[in-house]
Amino acid sequence: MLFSKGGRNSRSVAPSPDSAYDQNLGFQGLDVMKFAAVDVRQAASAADIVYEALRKAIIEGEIAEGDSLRQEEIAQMFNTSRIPVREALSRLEQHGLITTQRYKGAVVAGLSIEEIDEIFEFRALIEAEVMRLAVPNLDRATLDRARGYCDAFDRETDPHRWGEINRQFHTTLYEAARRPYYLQNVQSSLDRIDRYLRAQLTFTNGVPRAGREHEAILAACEKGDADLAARLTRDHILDAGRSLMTFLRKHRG
Amino acid sequence: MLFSKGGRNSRSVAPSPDSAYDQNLGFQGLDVMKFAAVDVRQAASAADIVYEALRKAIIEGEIAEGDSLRQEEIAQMFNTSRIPVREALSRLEQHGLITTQRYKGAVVAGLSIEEIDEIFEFRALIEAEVMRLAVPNLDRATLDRARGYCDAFDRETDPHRWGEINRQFHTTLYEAARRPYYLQNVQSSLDRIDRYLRAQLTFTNGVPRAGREHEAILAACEKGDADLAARLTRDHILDAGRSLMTFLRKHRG
DNA sequence: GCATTGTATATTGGATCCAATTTTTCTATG
DNA sequence: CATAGAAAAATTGGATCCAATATACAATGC
Repeated sequence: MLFSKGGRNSRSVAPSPDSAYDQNLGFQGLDVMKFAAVDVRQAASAADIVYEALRKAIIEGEIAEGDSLRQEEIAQMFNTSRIPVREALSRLEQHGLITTQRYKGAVVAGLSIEEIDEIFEFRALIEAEVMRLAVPNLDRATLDRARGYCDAFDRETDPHRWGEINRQFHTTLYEAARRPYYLQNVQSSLDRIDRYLRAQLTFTNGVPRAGREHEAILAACEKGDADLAARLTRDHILDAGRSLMTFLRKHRG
Repeated sequence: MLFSKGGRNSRSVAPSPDSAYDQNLGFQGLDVMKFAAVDVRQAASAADIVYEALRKAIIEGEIAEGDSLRQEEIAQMFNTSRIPVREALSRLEQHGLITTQRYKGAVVAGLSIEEIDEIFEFRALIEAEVMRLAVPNLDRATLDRARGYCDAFDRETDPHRWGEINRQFHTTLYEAARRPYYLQNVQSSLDRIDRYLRAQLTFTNGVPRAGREHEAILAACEKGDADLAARLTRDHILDAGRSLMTFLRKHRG
C-alpha cells in the first residue's frame, strides 16, 4: 500500500470553473462575449475524485489484489476526511473491485480462475452482439479513429498503456451500436479484468497476436460484414481468455 | 414520498446474534452444547438495511420514478443518522435505481422507452445463454422447485408478488448454469425493470400468457432440450418487452 | 517455549456539527 | 399584479468526535 503517486489535493476539491472563463473572457463587451459554460452541477465531489483515482489504480494494477485500503491513510493522501473515502470505497465495492468486511476494512478483490473464465465468456457473448449491432452504423470518421487506436496499440511498448488503448479501440467501434446499457456492462467487465489482461499480454507475448486480431476485426468492419466482425470479436476475446487461463494455471499453482 | 411502511429501527441497528444462542443454550455443560454459530462478520450495517429497504421499495414501485429521496427524512424513519443513508443512496445510484445531482439530492430514476427496450434485449441475450448452460445441470429437485414457482405465479392475484415469483421461477433454473457473474447481471437488469414489468402484466393482462410461456420453458427443461429452452426464454423476454413497449407508447404520449 | 489473558492501539461505523449550496419565502419596487 | 432582490429555511457535502470492534503487544501461568 499504496499507489506511488499520492493524489494530494488542495483544501477545496471541486474543480474550479475558471478555466473556460480565463481563456475566453476578453474586453469585447458582454453582448459579443463567447465562452463555454461549465455545468457546475456536474462538478466532481471529493468522493468522485477519490473513487476515480482508486479505480484507476486498481484496474492498472498499481495496487494489487489483496492490498488493504486504509480509510484514514487515503483520506490524508487526498487531504480530505474519511467520509468521502468511505463513499468511494462503497462504490468500488459495488463494482466488484474491492471487498469489505464489517469492521475489517477494504481489500482489493482478486478474481479466481473460474471467475476470470466466466467474465471472458460473458464478454465474448456481449461484445460480439454489440459489434454486430454497431457495424451497420459505422462511418468513416469512426473507422479512422479506430484505425488510430489499432496502430497505436501495435506501436505501444509501455504495458501500462495496453489496457487503455485496447479499450479505446473496442469501445470506439461499439459506440456505433447505440446500446449504452450494454456498453456500461462492457466497461464494468473490462474494469474487472484489465489487470489480468495486461499480465497475459506481457507474459505470453500476446500483443502481436492481439494486434493482428484487431486488424482483422477492423477490416471486417470496413467491409461492413457484421457477422464476421462479431465472430472475430468473439474469438478474439475467447482466445485471450484461454491464453490467460493457461498462464494463470501455471503460475498460481 | 415516502413508502408507506416506515422502516423504523431501534437505536441499535445491527441484528442481535442472540437468537441462535437463546434457542440452543441449555444446562448441559459446555462440552455437549450445540448451537448454530452466527458469523458476526456478515451482520447488516445501518447502510445495508436502508439500502435494501429502499431498493425493494423502488423495484416494487412503492416509491415512484421522479420521487425525491430526502436524506434527513429517511434517516429519521430508520432512526439513524444521515451517514448510512448517504451510503445507501450512493449504492442505489451505482445500480442505476436513482440519480443524484450535487447539492440537489436523489431522485428515483425512470427509464426511457429506449432504455427499457435495450434492457429487454440485453436480458433476452443473456438469459437465453444462461438457460442454455443451465439445462444439462438441472436435477429433479430444482425442476420441482421451479414447478412450484410456476404454479404459484399462475395462482397469484396480488400484482405486487408477480415480479418476485417471476424472478424466483427464472433464477431457480438459471442457478444450475453456475455462472454467478451472469446471474448478477440478470438480477441487476431485473431490478431496473421489475416495476415496468408489473405494469405490463397488470394492464395488458399479461399473466396468463406469461404463465403459459413459463410452462413451455419448464417443459423444455424437463425434456433436457437446452436449445429449445434458450429459444423459448429469449422469445418470452422479447415478447414481454414488445408488449410493454406498446403499452408505454400509448400511455406516455 | 507456548498458550492464554489483559491492555493498548488501530481502524471502522455512525452521530453530530459546520460549511456550502439550493430552494423557499418575504419584501420592495414599478 | 409581476418582477427582482434579500433573507430565511432546507438540504447536501464534508469535518470532527465518539462508540464499537479488531489487531497488536505485554504479562502471566503452565
